Amino acid sequence: MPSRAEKKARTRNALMDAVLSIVGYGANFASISLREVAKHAGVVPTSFYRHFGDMEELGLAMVDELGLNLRRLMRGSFDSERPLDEIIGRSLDVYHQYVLENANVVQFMNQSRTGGTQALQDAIRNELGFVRSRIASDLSLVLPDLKAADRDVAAGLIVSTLLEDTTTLLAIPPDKPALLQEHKERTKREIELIMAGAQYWQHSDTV
Amino acid sequence: MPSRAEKKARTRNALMDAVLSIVGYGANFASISLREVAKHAGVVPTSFYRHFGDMEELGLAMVDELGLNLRRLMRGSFDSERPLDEIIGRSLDVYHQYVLENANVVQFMNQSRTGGTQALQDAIRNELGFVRSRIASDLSLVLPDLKAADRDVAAGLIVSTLLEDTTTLLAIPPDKPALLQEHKERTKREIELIMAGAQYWQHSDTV
DNA sequence: TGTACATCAGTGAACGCGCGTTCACTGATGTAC
DNA sequence: TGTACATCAGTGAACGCGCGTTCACTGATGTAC
Repeated sequence: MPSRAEKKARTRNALMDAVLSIVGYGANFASISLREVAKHAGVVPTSFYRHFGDMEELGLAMVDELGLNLRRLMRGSFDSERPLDEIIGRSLDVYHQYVLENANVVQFMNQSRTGGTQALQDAIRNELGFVRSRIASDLSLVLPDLKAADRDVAAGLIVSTLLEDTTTLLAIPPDKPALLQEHKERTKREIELIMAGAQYWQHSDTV
Repeated sequence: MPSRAEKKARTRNALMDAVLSIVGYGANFASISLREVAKHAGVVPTSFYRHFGDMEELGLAMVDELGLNLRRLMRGSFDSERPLDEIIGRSLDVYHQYVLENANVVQFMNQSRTGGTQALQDAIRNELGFVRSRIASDLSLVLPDLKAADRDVAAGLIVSTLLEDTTTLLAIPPDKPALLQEHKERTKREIELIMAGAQYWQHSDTV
């Protein structure tokens, strides 16, 4: 039989999963009630307080989990010997797969990034800052002669583009694979345009 | 004395302004109540129904107004004879001024774009699609040899970048002009990178 | 190993409150003659 | 121009409901001896 600590952790996870499934039904985290979450988690509303002081604390815990996800996602490095085109394609495939498999948590992040409380927005901004700097450092492998500040600008653009495209991606009905394919190609073209600009800068700087 | 229709229009505007000021206090449109809006507008809750069937209808009306704003903003054309650098700088100045002067409506759009009901998200997406195609057609003046599909990709990137930067811009405390200046320069650099990529494509296509 | 006590995740009743929506109404504005 | 009637934006009372939060509690798990 599970220990008390294990059971507590399970309820905690059930509360977070409840938020995700409610978000999956189209709700906005900002307007989900504590009672609704407790009910979905199969627990009485008062139990909620054994885990979180309020909904915002739950949201922040979810951002922490998301951060772990993102770090895991970016742990593997790509083979910088391959052609750039292939590196982009593979990286986007990994990202798209992650988004589709974790649609609800991505949706939560995307909502709260602009519509959460200040603390929630700051926490998400912080995680995305990590992603950006990780991408910037990856860029040094493929564009070694680009100035660090310019790499950072390019990395910021890549993150912005992925975030915007994620919104579009989540809006595509699952039964329209053609739209999905079209969307993926468009995203790839966008990243290629950014990389083309960065390469152009690299050359004009080194000349 | 004002006519009945004028008075009605005034109340309608008061309701929309009420939403904007509540959003200005940091609230999310998705969690603002009908009663709260009526109270802020100085009207009894039942009066609300003389103007809108529910909060979503109010939100859609606000998106319509926003659309008019955006069209007005883009009405003036730029002088395509000036250097590209200057065109970008001027356009960004106009945009930044608009965002700062209409912070609340921009905040509303930014929240609802990812966190509103489906109808609200669709309406906003539609307005932004208009902006993108307008930018794409403007791009044909400065990059006449770029393929139409590529112009569209570049325009999409510009819109994404502006939207992301708007989120950041709205998060800058008004008493930190140095951060604001830094942000503006970063945005300019981002747009320049996109344009550099587009120019690069244009050349390699025409070669 | 067995017993006595402590911990604490989850329970269930209760509270006051703001919510969206209904209804019949009032009285100023608008219209017909 | 004056009168009689219609329209309709805004009112105020009322409703049932779900909300966040409090409180004293229960009983399984954990700990000390």
